Amino acid sequence: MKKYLNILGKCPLFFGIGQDELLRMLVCLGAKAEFYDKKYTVFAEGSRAKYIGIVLSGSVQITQVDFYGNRSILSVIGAGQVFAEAFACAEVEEMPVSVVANEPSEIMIIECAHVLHTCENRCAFHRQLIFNLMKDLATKTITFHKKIDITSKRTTREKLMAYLMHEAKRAGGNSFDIPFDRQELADYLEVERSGLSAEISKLQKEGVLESRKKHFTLL
Amino acid sequence: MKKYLNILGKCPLFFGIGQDELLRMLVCLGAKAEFYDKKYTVFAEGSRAKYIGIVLSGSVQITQVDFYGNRSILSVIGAGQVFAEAFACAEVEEMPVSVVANEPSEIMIIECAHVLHTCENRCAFHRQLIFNLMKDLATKTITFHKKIDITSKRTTREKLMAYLMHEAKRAGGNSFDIPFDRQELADYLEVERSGLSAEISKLQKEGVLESRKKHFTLL
DNA sequence: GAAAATATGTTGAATTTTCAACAAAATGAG
DNA sequence: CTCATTTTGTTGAAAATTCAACATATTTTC
Repeated sequence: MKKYLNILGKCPLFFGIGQDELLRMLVCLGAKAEFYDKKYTVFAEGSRAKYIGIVLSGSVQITQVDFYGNRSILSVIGAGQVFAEAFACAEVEEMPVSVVANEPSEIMIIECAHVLHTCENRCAFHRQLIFNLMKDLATKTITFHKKIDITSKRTTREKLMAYLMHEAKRAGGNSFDIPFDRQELADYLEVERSGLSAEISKLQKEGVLESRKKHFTLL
Repeated sequence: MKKYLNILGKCPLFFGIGQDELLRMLVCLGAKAEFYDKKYTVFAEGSRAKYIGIVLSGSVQITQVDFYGNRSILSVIGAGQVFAEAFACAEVEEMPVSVVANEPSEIMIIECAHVLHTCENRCAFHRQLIFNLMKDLATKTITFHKKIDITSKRTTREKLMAYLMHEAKRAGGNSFDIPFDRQELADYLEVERSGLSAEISKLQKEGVLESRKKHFTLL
């Protein structure tokens, strides 16, 4: 587990917990690390929601597929971030979403019950862990506010621009990479891929932005 | 505060806490109750996010208004439910949404810091309170999954039907009331009011549903 | 490096939504 | 009860999206 200490130190779940303490804690929590190739499913829709996931390297997508086969991407979780914690904490029976590796990724899996209920060894920092989990859950809610802010726009152009503004703000500049290819961006914005491509072309001709694959620059 | 004990007993935030203990706790938390008339603002977008709200009677809407004045309704919070907890727990500077009374409502307001940090009197059930708050936050995240599941549909008809299915499931039957008038339902589904009215008419003519104001029956 | 597979861009037709304007119905005030 | 206000339903035109089909890049595989 030692090789993961660096990335875990950046994980909001372990904020304020020292490396030595963290190592002991991981044992106590029964943490396991697993490797997933691109497009492999980490948690499947419908499976029991008992585990919290942490991305050690790479990234995963949280996706939903409706009755007609339309995919909707709810969010992308990058290295150091936590996923599936809401379902585990809310104690829902089945996962309402799937978690799929976005690229070759290492994933740490922890049984949620181990986090919520203090173990017999009474880890000193358990209280901190629970506090961190709470802040993480609150932050997740706000992530969804962002997505709703974007997808509540009525046109493809408005959705795209709202999304790019958010990304620019996050990147701290007008030039940045997005974690989506065109189809995925369409599935995140809840629009048609072809219409999205057309809109990107139009915005480039208008001189509003430049885009080459996953790299965008707002002008 | 005694008159609120009944409804507070149903609030997920106070699950597992007895009435006597709850009364003491409310003092300790500095809880205040306030009355709001319909359409009055409980928390305004842009204000400091320090407080957790609990609906004692009536209901409130969580709304967002974009640059062009389009309102989007994120959720409706009914009696016994908690709101604004995510922003307070995530320690965001400004509220990204407004909270508006949906009808004449009594609201309890608690400073979030009082919940997160154990008070000097060391309330015995503080641990339970924090645990409850965590589960509440997790449940909120899932509420947003539901909304995204609905609004990710591409047509007004599909959005409406997805919404009504959810409501029927919640009501445990095919006949139920919704907490929205037509304009509000449109703002929740992220569609045009006129288009929504037309779609409801069409579905009635097709014999798929019956609707009179806020009451719907799926056939 | 060539072939195959995947991703992206382009287009026109069909569908759907939005917008604006107005009619009808329901609600509220006095 | 009546008038004023608000809500809901209806409609047609304009705008936008979806869909399907194909052209063009780009990436992957052998």
